[in-house]
Amino acid sequence: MRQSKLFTKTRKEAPADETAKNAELLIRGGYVHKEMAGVYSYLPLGARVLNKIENIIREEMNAVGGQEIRMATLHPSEPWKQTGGWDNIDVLFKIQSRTEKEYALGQSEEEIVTPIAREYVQSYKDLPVAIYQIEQKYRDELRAKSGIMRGREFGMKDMYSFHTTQEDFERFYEEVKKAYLKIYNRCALVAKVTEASGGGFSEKISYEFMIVTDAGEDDIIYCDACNYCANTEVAKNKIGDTCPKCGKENLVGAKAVEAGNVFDLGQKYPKAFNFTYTTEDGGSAYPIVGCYGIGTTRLMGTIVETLSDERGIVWPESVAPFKAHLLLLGEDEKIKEEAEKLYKTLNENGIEVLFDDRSGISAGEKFADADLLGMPWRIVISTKSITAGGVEVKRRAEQKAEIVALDKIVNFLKV
RNA sequence: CGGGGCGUAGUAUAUCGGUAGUAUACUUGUUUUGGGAACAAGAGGGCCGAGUUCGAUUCUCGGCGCCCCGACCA
Repeated sequence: MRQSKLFTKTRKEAPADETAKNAELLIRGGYVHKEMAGVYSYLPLGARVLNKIENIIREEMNAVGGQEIRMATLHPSEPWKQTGGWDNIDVLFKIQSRTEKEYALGQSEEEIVTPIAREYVQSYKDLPVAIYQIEQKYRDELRAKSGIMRGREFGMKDMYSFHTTQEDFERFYEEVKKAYLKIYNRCALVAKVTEASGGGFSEKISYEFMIVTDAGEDDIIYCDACNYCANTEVAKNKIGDTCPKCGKENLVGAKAVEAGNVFDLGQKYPKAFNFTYTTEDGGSAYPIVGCYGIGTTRLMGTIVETLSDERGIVWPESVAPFKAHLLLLGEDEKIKEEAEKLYKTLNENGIEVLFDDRSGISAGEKFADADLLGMPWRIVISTKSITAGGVEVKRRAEQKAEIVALDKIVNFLKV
């Protein structure tokens, strides 16, 4: 992508109406555009990041056997009335058509997925099965806050699994927990698995995946020595206590963001929708249901919050809009030709590169943009670099740069 | 939803009961090019409604919107 053709531009000033770091940097970089409180549009660079995050999640969900679907987000009111959600879920957006017919906007989709599953799951032979989608969700939050971290419209992957036995559910539950940890790891984040309450959702305990950051709105308590971690909502111990799991060290507290959760829903929804299957001995039974969510946009915000520095965003390679940012400095025609050739070579070798080919822009501004936009690798081509023997290559996260010969750069970046 | 703050150009800000200024971004031209360049010219602005006033962007009331704290959070 040529920066001269890029739809968006960076800006020097942070917006006055945002204080969250993720919103400031993403807006300054032209990654997102704010529509209203808690609602953001994702622009070319932002959409690329989101697509990459979604693809990581997609790969891991497929790996545990999830099948991707796309459910409607505009919902009939009937299933919501059937489960009581229409009156009991206060974040449910309810809308009325001009003929006064009532609808709901999807905020989680048990009410939609259960009737669909009922249609296709008739026998124990059809189980277990897991289906998921990655779509926008809508929640009528009283107060949207923290930029893209807590909005009224946001991206979320939601998976639902159906099982014949509690044991089989628990087996799958564990697999998904592992897949989730892989997803965070691939996004350069470290998540702690915490016990939390199921909210109104489930009477059983649920697990949340917490990422420690001051931008988070949850308080957790965890052990430095083992993997014990709990939400203070349900924690039975306090900061400074001994760890109930390993008995060592002192428990510490931290702010964290909930980057995912898994719930044991039991048979609540199958019962509400009279969803039974035929068992091996010819009887009938309700399946056991699990649900598993990860906020994709929140994950993007968390990456910005945890990895950025004072100059801008620092994307991990796995989700960066481009792997490299190629900066052409100066107006020398020979250098320009070399830069064009290099841009072509990088593209031909499958290296995603944003090419700052803008003329009349000072070197300082290009450097500042590169720092703000945060591609993992910065490649500078200029009279100075060519004289030194090639291009100057620097990681966004590091200070030191090195000169790499033009014919070595592809291999250099590939490893 | 309770409390607090704030709405002026694309963005960020200033001043003022009487012509709304600056920076940046934008357009044109010349120069410039390794850490947010220089000069010149150009274009662009008071959230909405009511009230007070000779006159309101400014004061008052109402609405709408945005941010923060709290509460809430499938």
